[in-house]
Amino acid sequence: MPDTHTTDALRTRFIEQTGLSLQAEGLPRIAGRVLGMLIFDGERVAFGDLATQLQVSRGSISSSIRLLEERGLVKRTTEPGVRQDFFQLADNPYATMLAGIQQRQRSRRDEIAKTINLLPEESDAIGRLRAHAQFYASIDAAMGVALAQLNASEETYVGQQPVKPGE
Amino acid sequence: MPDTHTTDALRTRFIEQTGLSLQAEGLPRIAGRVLGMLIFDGERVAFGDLATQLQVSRGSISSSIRLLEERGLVKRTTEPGVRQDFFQLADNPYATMLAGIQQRQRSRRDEIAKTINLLPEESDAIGRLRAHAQFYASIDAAMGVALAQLNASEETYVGQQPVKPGE
DNA sequence: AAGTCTGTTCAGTCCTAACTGAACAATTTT
DNA sequence: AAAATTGTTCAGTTAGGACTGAACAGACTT
Repeated sequence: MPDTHTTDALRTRFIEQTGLSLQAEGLPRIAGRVLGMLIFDGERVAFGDLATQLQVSRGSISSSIRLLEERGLVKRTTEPGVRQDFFQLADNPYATMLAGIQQRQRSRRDEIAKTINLLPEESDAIGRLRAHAQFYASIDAAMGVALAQLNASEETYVGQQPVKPGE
Repeated sequence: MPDTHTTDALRTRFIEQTGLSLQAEGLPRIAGRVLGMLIFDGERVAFGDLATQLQVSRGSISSSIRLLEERGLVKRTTEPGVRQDFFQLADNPYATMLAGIQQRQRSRRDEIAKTINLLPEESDAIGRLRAHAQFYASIDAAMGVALAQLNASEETYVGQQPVKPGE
């Protein structure tokens, strides 16, 4: 097997790709890598392991985790008698992400709508701003569709569920 | 009228908001402001006016315009006997934007699918990566819906539907 | 031809968010 | 009690993209 196709190499690449991809969504790269690691590994991961395996400072892990928890993508668990915190994907992180995107588009649309309402009626910018708002409204609606679609396949694909064979 | 509600103040605010909003989409802020100005003003705008009104260097305008042209959001026009270039919104910039978003999600999904195919069949990461890919696939599909919706409203209303803030 | 006005390029600067790591409080271990 | 280990905080550094502005080539004006 070529050493770029070992599970470990694929895992590393996936984590790195996730970091870049989530960076484009406005999260720090390390937060994306944390998420990637949690997705790939599945089982809960210790705070210390995140820092050592991703080779970043504990401070970075702490702040990344905080962001991911705030967004509802990751949950923290503890265990009596064990000092480290553990982390794993939240229950349905993808629905949460979609809802977040939807919310941002909606806010932007409302912002534009507010501008439209304050403009003098005869302003010829109004038509163009309406088209602009319509753009965000259509993304908003589309996210609703995506959410529905995602929920439909939720029984098979929830964040933390064990994987069913076959499929 | 409060001076934050003059057309000019609203225009400036809109341009600035558009800059921030597009920045979140991965464009430089100035490119977003250029787009905002083109949306608001409607008629074509001269290269020099972009630089002076937005108070940025010609170099910045040049590179921002290049980005916006590459994305198919803006088109350049010239006029015989006039040395300056003029710019205006491309024909259906919003559909183009949606298609761009869709394309990015699709690429990411394909990337994940490739990883899945290279993993050993018994890897228990596969289920989770499938769920992850499904997330991007659902956005892809949703963008298709949004595109259809946008095209439909374009023919019927030509950007004339009323927009209200909130729900 | 000389001068003016274009838009583009690119080396350098600036900005700012990401990241580090030391200090810290809290808890557990020895 | 002392030492070790945990996660958080925050002042300082780093990295990298955004932006500037001088230099430039091309086209027009005089």
